[in-house]
Amino acid sequence: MKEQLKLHSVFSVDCVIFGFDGEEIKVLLIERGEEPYKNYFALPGDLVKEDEDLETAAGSVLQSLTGLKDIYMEQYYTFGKVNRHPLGRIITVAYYALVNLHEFQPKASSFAKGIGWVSLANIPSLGFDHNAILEKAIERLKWRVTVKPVGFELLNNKFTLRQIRKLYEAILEKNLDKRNFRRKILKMDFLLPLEEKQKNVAHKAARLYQFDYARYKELSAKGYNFDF
Amino acid sequence: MKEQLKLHSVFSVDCVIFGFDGEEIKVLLIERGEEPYKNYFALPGDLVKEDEDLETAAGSVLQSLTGLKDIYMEQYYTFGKVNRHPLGRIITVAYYALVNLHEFQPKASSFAKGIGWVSLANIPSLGFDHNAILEKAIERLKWRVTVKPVGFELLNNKFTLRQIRKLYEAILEKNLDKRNFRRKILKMDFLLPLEEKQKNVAHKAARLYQFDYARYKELSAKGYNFDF
DNA sequence: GCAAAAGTGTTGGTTGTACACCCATGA
DNA sequence: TCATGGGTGTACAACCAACACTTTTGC
Repeated sequence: MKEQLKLHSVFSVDCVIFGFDGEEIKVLLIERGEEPYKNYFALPGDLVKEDEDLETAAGSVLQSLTGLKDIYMEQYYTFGKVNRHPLGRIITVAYYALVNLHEFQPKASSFAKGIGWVSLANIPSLGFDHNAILEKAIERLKWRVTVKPVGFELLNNKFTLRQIRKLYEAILEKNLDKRNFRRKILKMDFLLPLEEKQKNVAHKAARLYQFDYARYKELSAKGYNFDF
Repeated sequence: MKEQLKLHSVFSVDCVIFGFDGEEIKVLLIERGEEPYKNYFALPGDLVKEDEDLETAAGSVLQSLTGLKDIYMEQYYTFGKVNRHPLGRIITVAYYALVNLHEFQPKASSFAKGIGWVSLANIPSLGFDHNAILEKAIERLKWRVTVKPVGFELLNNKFTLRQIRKLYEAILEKNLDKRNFRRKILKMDFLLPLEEKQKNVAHKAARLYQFDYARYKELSAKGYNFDF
């Protein structure tokens, strides 16, 4: 067994990376290849270097696993119980990120022997206090989508109204009325309707939309409400 | 001049302590007695000891200045820019607290040569990145009161409807219609009307109310909305 | 032709907002 | 008697929630 490494007063970042497969919200978990919590699933994370900002550290974790840059990320809480980490006093600053899971193939990095998407319904017992960290991320995401239309980060660039409704239903864990949802989200006026339609679907093809960032910026400058 | 002390990878807590004097929201600031930022105003804070939880550390800071225990506190963000602290890499976990400023006399502690309540309209340039830390606390408090009736922590045990309306007006920075406010907050059904009335006021004495914690707990178990 | 999802309006209830006057009290 | 805030109700507008049928497409 490896010699116990005793660390002092250091800090790490952990990342909850959310993706959406069209039906469910999933989280990117790694399977740990080393002690402590060897063979456990855990959230990806890393120690923060002396000369590295927290956001940068969180961004690197994300990039090493997904290859993605410039992703929506939000710091949401810091976990610092004295004994949360078996190797010493390590507080961890937690971020969550929203990514389009069809855009890349996750790659395990150094400390992980495996990596994969796990749906929120099937989260196992994770290493460290990561179950609590994940719980809080979910809670925060639920609130966030009612305040800011961040969900689009989880979808393709072009999407149907059904896809975004399914996404909101997955995040908020409740069903939303089709007609009311359409009316409401279109009234918000930041969806750009395209001429393009779905192809090769076994039903009437739905119109595609794009998120209009410029328009959104204008609108949100003077406040907005995104409840569903 | 004092020898520069170089610290490595440590963390601190900073506390934004809000009080309400009946008209304005105020913050408890200390005047620093030592370098760095000697003679600047700053938020009270302290390094976190190896064997101390973050909440405990924040609680001690609060207690050393106010003598109060069991106060409403909420962790809201962690600030970790590489160069935010001139003595080394110190990330700081920020908490805000809500206290009744008539309940105690603030006392300066070791690192402070002065202490006092400063209204939000008159915040000077603070040491470190404390202006940003304070800004974010205000933002968070504004949101918090629309989600949970925490404002009562800032008032006396018994209060009038006017007092609580003034408080909400101060936090949200907008005027609230007297009749609508009354109707709405009474409908929420967690205010206990007392027989007691104000005394020695040069106008019709207002009825006093108490916050009914037990009732609130019942109600919030099944969700609630506190917009104004 | 069938299964699957797209697209489309109306109604009733609830909630929000704006607004003005008389009352009690102490100075 | 005056100044200050306490206490009260209504009408209109906006928003929310519930609900069903026809259309298009691929198989």
